[in-house]
Amino acid sequence: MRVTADDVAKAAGVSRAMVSRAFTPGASVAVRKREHVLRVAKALGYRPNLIARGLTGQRTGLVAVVAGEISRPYEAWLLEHLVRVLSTNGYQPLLLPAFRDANMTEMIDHALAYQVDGAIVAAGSVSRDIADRCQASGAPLVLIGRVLEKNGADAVCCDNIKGMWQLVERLVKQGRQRIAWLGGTADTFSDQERSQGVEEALAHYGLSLQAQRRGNFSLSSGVSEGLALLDSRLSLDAIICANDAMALGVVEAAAQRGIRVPDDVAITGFDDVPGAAWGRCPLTTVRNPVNETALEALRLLETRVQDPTCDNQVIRVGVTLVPRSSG
Amino acid sequence: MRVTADDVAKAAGVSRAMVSRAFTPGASVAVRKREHVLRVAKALGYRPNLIARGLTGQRTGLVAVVAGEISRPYEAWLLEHLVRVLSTNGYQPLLLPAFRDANMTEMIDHALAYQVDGAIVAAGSVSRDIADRCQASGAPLVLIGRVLEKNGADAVCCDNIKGMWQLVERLVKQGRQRIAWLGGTADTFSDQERSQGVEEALAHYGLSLQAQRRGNFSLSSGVSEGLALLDSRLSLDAIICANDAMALGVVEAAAQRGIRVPDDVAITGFDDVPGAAWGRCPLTTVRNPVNETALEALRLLETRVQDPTCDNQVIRVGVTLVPRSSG
DNA sequence: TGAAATTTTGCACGCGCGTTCAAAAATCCC
DNA sequence: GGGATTTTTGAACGCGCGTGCAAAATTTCA
Repeated sequence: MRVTADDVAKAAGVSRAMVSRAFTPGASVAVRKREHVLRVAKALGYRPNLIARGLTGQRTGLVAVVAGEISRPYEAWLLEHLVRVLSTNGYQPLLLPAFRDANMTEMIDHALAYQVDGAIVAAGSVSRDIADRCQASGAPLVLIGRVLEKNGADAVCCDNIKGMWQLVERLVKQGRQRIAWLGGTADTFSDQERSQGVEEALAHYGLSLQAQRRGNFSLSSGVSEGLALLDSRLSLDAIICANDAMALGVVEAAAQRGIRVPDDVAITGFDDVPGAAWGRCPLTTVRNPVNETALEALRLLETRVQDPTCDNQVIRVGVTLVPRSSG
Repeated sequence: MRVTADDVAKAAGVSRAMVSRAFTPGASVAVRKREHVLRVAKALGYRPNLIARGLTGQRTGLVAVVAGEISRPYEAWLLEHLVRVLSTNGYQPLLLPAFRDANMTEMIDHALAYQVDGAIVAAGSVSRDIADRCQASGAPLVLIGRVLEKNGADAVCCDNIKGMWQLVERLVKQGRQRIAWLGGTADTFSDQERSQGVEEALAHYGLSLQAQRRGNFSLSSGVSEGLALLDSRLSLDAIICANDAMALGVVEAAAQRGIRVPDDVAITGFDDVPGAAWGRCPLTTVRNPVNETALEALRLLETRVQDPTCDNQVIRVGVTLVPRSSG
């Protein structure tokens, strides 16, 4: 049924080793013979069995990708870039969904059992355990959007703090002073750094937050928390949100209350996901360079494959302010 | 470095075959001995190498998943369910992104070389070629959201036509008569069936489309095409869109023109993606049951693995009208 | 207690491939 | 043209695992 290198060898009248060599770029094979073998192989529909190849060799070409809730815009956007970068560089992404109630330990072990060349983890939580397991099994690990305490793993992460400084600077220069913060899920690195950035920047301008609330990075939580903020009697003139989805929710909340954006209140997001520019009020936000992030993640992975003992690196990719009409 | 079954055997004082049996559920092994082996294995951090296992056995546990543009809400939503279903059933999804300019032929061949147990294709286009390649290599194939002409592959697809009938029925009963159609990318199966459903249903009520335009399933195309429809002097009272994203775009367009929804014009979507219920105007739409779709896709795959020669099946999953405030 | 029936175990093989090593073929130089 | 050197080739091995088969160990029954 399945055509193996032996079949090709027989059909081409050479030894099996010959076939293997014909498919190995650097191997020393007579040009004529290689062509002949490749022709026969193609005619028979032969392709080297990557599973068998992975058994002997050091590489399988498989990379585990741990993604958060894919149906969220940012995760999907990042995943798209990650998968594309891996794919076009000859890797095959093994997708592990980090959904709620998922047994991540079991899942990562399962992936590791496939002898993945490495793992890229883009899910906010449960990273510590995963890091340990990867390290124990010797699989290179790269974290995205999160750096581990005491430098426990390679990571690439955007400059959350700088991004928030830029946002705050813009708002302050617009004369806004009564600013509120809408944070995301509490145990995430993004929430921590972004909120820290906001507070630092405000302090620098002699200001402080008028209110703080917390959503879960979803649009719907943006709506409900946004309503709560707007309904309070704080006469806010700006709401800084931890991500775009919540900012869009707050825009919606403002519309429901007849509050003008950005005249009455400015609303800002973070990430600049596709879709932040659309909708009723194009979002002023900070661009999170996911493509560069994906590229750097792969680079870190390959660096560590080459030298598993090198020091952990943390790459900070740059962000840019994207001023639009919401603030 | 890596701990193999031999290491465990040595440490446990048994033969390697013993170790293998201890990890094989159905095998006949003394209970005491199995426990002993498993204990030693755990202590050593041993897990069977799934690559090696896949080499001999008929199954690898790998399933290729071809997804369209992941950053679009519907694709992401479907992918999330697919991956979750596969994952929780012991399969490992190999994600192939069908981005523009991707060499799908090369990518699918590459995945096939990993001896995947099957492929699930959820990307609108380029399915014919993929189907041929899968069949040639004997890998079961399941299409989602598309059925091939002359029944060329197993497929699961929602009942587009019925969904559109329900939508049209609702609009007509509201007294709407000047109805326009905003279609999606031309060569997609969804666009064809949905547009067919609208026309059939309208004809049944003695009506016909007042206008037709075509976007590309994206929100931005919904905005631009929506503006075009609304700016025409057709005094439309309903716009039926081929998916939710475009419908949201049309809602936005209506807002820009100060046209009230649904009082002046009704706007409907399709899929009921998360997010269709949020935003300025919760969408009247048709629920596309992605979870059931994912489940059925896996079922078809497993059915075909068991009997590769059985007739191709096309599962039509049911849809339900979701009336909200947009129409 | 001894032989027969029944587990339980270990040996050996093969999955499809890359790769080492020595033999064979081709090339070279004088 | 013959011997030395280089290139090309093919047989054999191992990667880590599952499994068929026969030997060994255990249990059963009289």
